[in-house]
Amino acid sequence: MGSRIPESRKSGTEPGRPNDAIDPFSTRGLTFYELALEKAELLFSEGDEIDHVYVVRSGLCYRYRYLKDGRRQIVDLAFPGDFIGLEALTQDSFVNSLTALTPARVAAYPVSEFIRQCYAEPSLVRVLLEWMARGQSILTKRLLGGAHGSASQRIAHLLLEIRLRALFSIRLEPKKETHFSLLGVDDTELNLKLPQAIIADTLGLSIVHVSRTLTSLREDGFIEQSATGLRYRNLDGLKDLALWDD
Amino acid sequence: MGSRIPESRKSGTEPGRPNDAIDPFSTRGLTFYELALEKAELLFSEGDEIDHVYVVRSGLCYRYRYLKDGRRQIVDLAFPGDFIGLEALTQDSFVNSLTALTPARVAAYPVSEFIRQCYAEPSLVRVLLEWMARGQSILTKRLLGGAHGSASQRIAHLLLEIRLRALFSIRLEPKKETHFSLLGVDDTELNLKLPQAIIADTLGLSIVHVSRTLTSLREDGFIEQSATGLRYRNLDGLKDLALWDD
DNA sequence: CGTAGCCTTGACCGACGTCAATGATGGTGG
DNA sequence: CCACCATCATTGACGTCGGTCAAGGCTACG
Repeated sequence: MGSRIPESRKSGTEPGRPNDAIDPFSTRGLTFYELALEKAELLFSEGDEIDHVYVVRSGLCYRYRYLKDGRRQIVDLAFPGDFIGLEALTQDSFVNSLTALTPARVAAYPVSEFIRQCYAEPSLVRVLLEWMARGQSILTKRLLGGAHGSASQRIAHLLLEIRLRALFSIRLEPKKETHFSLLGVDDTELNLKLPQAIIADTLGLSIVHVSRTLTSLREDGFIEQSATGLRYRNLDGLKDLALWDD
Repeated sequence: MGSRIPESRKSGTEPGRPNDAIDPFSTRGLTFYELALEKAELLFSEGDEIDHVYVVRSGLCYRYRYLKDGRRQIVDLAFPGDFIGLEALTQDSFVNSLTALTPARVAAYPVSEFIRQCYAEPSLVRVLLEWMARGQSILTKRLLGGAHGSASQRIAHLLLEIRLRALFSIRLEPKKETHFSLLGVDDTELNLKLPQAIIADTLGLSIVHVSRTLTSLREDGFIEQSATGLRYRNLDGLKDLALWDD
C-alpha cells in the first residue's frame, strides 16, 4: 500500500495579520501569530501536546496518522480557511499529525486563551459550531461517496471534493492577482500537483493502482494531467462516475 | 451488495421525563416530548424538513442514505445518549434517514426553541460542542480503523466499536435491573442480534461476504453467536486483528 | 553523469462481489 | 398443530478488482 516515511522539523514565525474572510477568529481580538511552513514540513505530530490551534491561511496541508501495520492513513486535507485543532476542546494532545503538502502559511492561536474566549464570547462559538458542522459534513460525504465502490469512483470523488473545497476557499479569499490560486480561471484547472502517494493514502489504495486508475481516467477523457497540475475535462462525467451528489 | 428496501410510518408520543445522565438537554428547561418507535419504524427521511432534533433514550437506531446506484449506506448507529440532528445548525432539512433497529424511545426537541436556547445559554453550547467532538472522533476512528483493510478487520472493528459505544451508553445510564441493557454482566456479551444486512451496509460489504467472514471469525474463536446476540470470546485477539487503538 | 524521487507497466494471485440454490426461523392463518 | 410464507443466513462456483513484486522510465538536482 502507500508510503511509510515520516517527516520532521519546525520554522519561522511573524506577527499575524487579521483577515476576516479566511479566518474569522483573527478579527476578534485574539492574540495570534503566523507561521510559514515549507513543503513537507511537519507542524505537529500525533501525541504532541496541543499548545496552539491553527487556521490555514494559504497552501495545502494534510492530516494523517500511521496505523499499527505501518500504513499511513490520511484523514483529511486542510485548505485555506480550514480550522485545525478541534480536539483541543476535549483532549490535550493531537490525535493526528499535520504536514504541509505545499509551502503554506498558518495562523497560530495559543490554545488556552482561545478556549477561554470561545466560551466567553458567543459569536466565537457560533463560528466554531459552523466550522465543526462543515467538517462533519465533509467527513460524512467522504464516507458516503468515497469510501466504498471502485477505485475510479473513489478517485473521481476525491478529485471532485478537492475542487469543491478549492472553490470554497477561493470564495473566502477572492483572487487578487498577487495571490496564487488553487483553481484556474474557468474552475476546471487545478494548480496543484497531487502526488499519487497522497491519493493512495487518502483512499486506502496502492500507489500502483492509483497510477493505473489515473491513466484510465485520462484515457477516458475525464481528466488531463500536466507538469503543473490537473485539468477537469468532463465534470459531468466525473460526477456521474463518482455518484456525486450536490 | 446490501439490501435495497425502504421503510415507513410514524407513531405515539408521551410527555418527556428529564434524565440528566443520558440527555443533558432534558434538565435545562427546554420543552420536549418522548416518542416510542417500533422496530424498523422510520423517524425521518432524507430531505424532510428538520422540525425536531432528537436524543435517543433507549434502543438502537441507524442513520442511512440511499446512494444513486441503489446501495444503502449506513452512516452511523445511534445509541442511547446519542444526539440526532446536528445539521439543524446549518441546514433546514435532514441529510439522511433514521429508522429504529430495535424498539426505541427518543426525546424530541422542537428545533427553533432548541437553537435559540443554545445560543442564549452557554452551558448548552458546551454540551453540544462536546457531543460534536465525540461524533467527529467516532467518524475519524471509523475512517482510520475500519474503512480500509480486509473484511475481517473491518467487521472486527465494527464489533469493537459497537461494544465500546454500548459501554459508553451504559456508563450514562447504569443498569437498573428494570432496564434492558445492551451488554451482559461481564461486558463480553452483546444482547443485540445485528442483522448481517446492517453490517454489510455499514461497511460496504456484500451480505454474502459478511456471512462468510462472520463464520470464519466464529471458527477462529473470536466470537460466538446465539439466537439472542453475540459474545466476544477473544477481545485481545479481535483488537489485534482490527488494528484497534485505545 | 549519477542518484533519488516519482510514475508506469506487466505478471500473478488473493479477496470480495455476483448469481443461484438451499437452510433455518418465526409468524400467520386454517 | 401444521402448512405456508417471508425474512435472514449459509454455501458453492466463478469472475473481477485491486494488492504485491519486480523491472524500467522520467525529471530534477547535485
